[in-house]
Amino acid sequence: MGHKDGNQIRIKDIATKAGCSIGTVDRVIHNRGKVSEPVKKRILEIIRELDYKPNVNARVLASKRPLTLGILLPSFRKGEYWELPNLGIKEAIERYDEQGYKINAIHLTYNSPEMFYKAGMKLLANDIDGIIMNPATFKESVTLVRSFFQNNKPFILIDSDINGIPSLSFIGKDPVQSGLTVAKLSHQITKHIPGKKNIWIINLSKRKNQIYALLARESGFMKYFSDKQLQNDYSMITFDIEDHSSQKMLDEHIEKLLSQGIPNAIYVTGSRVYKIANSLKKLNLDQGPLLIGHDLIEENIAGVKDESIDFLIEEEAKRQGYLAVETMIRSIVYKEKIEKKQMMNLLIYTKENMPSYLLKQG
Amino acid sequence: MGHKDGNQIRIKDIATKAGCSIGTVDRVIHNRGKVSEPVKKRILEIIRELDYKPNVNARVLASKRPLTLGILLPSFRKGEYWELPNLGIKEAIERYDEQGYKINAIHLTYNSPEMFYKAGMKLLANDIDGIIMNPATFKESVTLVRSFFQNNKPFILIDSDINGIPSLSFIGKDPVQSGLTVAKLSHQITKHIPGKKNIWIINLSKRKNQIYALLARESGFMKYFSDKQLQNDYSMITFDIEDHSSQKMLDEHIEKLLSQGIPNAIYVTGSRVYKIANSLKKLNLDQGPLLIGHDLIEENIAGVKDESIDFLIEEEAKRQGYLAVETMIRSIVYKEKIEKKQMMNLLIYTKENMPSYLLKQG
DNA sequence: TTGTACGCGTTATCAA
DNA sequence: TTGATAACGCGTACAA
Repeated sequence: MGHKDGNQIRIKDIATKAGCSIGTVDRVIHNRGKVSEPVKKRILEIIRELDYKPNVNARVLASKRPLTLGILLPSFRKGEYWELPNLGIKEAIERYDEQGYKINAIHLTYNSPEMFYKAGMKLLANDIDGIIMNPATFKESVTLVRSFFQNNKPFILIDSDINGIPSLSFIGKDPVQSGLTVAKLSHQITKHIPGKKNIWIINLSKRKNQIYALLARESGFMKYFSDKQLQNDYSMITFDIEDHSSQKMLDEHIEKLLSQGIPNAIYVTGSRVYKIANSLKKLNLDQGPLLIGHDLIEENIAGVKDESIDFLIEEEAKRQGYLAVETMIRSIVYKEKIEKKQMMNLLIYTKENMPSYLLKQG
Repeated sequence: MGHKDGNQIRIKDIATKAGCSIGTVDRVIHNRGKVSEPVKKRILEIIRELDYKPNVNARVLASKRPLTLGILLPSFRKGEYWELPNLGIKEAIERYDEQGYKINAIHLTYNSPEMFYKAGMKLLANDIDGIIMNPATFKESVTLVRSFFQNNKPFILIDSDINGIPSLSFIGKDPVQSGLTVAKLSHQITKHIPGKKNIWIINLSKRKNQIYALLARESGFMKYFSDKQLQNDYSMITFDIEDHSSQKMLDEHIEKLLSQGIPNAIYVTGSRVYKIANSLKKLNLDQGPLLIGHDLIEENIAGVKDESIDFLIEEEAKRQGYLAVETMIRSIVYKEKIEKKQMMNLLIYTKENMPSYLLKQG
């Protein structure tokens, strides 16, 4: 007796057991105060004891208050990496919207640490339930996050983590593992080439040293070869190309590098392998060195399609965004306990296993 | 006016517009009859016109009728392939259960075409809303499905499709694409070996010719090499090993085959690469030929972990089961239109990109 | 500080 | 063949 069958514990059941009304129970669940300490304690105890799980359907149905999320991500143009997490966020919001959740999102973007910090503070000024963000730099992130914390705003870090920051959850990748995987492929594919093998690592980035993921991929890559003691069979050279804005200049740059000799494999650590593929095409070397890069952006997919890029690694960029929204809802609405780290899978794509809906786009 | 803001169209709005009560609207939505033709027509029209989308939360909250699913899959032991789709089904049911859906599942398994047919008919005898099944053989599937059709029971095919069968949806893989992908890896990794390369294709199956997926993978594999006109560089041999129940006998069998010469690569088309890996280990050949197989079953994962297996391909076996349940609910409860084919991604796993939660199990 | 009562959109029962 | 109405579990305004 007590509550009805189907062993659904309801607020009413808690109220009965606690000898109070559902109004009081509701107040402690949403801690809106106005409940005497002993009663509050007792109710919380009963909730734990009965393992009360709110009925999400009833909750969403009755609730009128919209959920407001702050989104703080790097700015991007169409076809660039950050379009993917954004797409995932959009899809999640649409999906939950269809489910009857009212979700507002305040999107802000940044392209410098200063903008990042300012935008973060601006989010705080709005009445926001939680924040989904990619941390720009260590220093700014730490100070910003301190404000979030003081204002009791939960935040999720996506794509890259900052150690020791008390986020609700980190949703992202392990770039060292990425590097290891690319190394495995590179090694397997080149190992039967006679003599000493040459591999290039190319970083196309204006500020490689500020982007942890690129460094970590590179070090994962190197780690593989040193762990396997392949130093005598392989020689690696790293090229940091800061200015890749003009394809023509890049072509010339690559051509000059190649005049010293053609490597057996090239690993591009950023998301812009397609630029290197283009340069190689112009030199009729697209069937030459093994070319491996990252991320399912449109131009890379096209490169895989025409086989100017051999392999692409991706860490479910879109799903990161989707999960971030879902995690926020799970935490705020469902009050679920959230895993501190949600690591994405590391997917290997080549022409043959590229999903057809991606190939057809091109 | 008319309906309230937030442009949520409610049954009430339809009723107002049609000049009838919500009871009548409800009857046409669930076509329980007892509505005069002209009224029904008018209501359906308004529903289309207003693009009415039922509020899922209210629906689940108010609904008392449980959803009963029939599950008809091959029998399996722990650690075998079919454990994975089953796991997905279980997870989906649990998850929807938490969401307040009441779901009953009647699980039946088969290990022969006759049992398959009988179990299918048995499902029909129960009061079932829909069926999730893997078709055993063409003949039995066709006759069984005819009964499903006549009794107006929707069914979903998972893992393998049967052409021309009017299923609600097919959820599964493209085995030809699998074969192509394995071929790509095999080719890339062996292409620099001097001279003519030897590749073995091993089918560990009692009835290979009845299992379309195995044949299709093999033909996809061959297709890659013939499309690229690599016949002069590669020679392939296929071995069908029907009896692999005893590892010891298999070891001897493999040893005998190897006495003729060691291949450069071995592709095992079923889900039991680990058995071949074990045989190779005993001959101290686990670092020998490239070994590629399918599916994330426990013993295969262990093989990848100790590098006796180089690559595993998998087609999201678990997700197939999950999606099947989800699709049933989308169709029956949400009345959504369902895609006729839902193709899984084709994932490539090697030691370096194996998710840590899988590696830790071993 | 506490309790009551209405509304959310749908299902389903019962009376007309 | 119809329409009115009580649930479903929760949020919340308002009365006590």
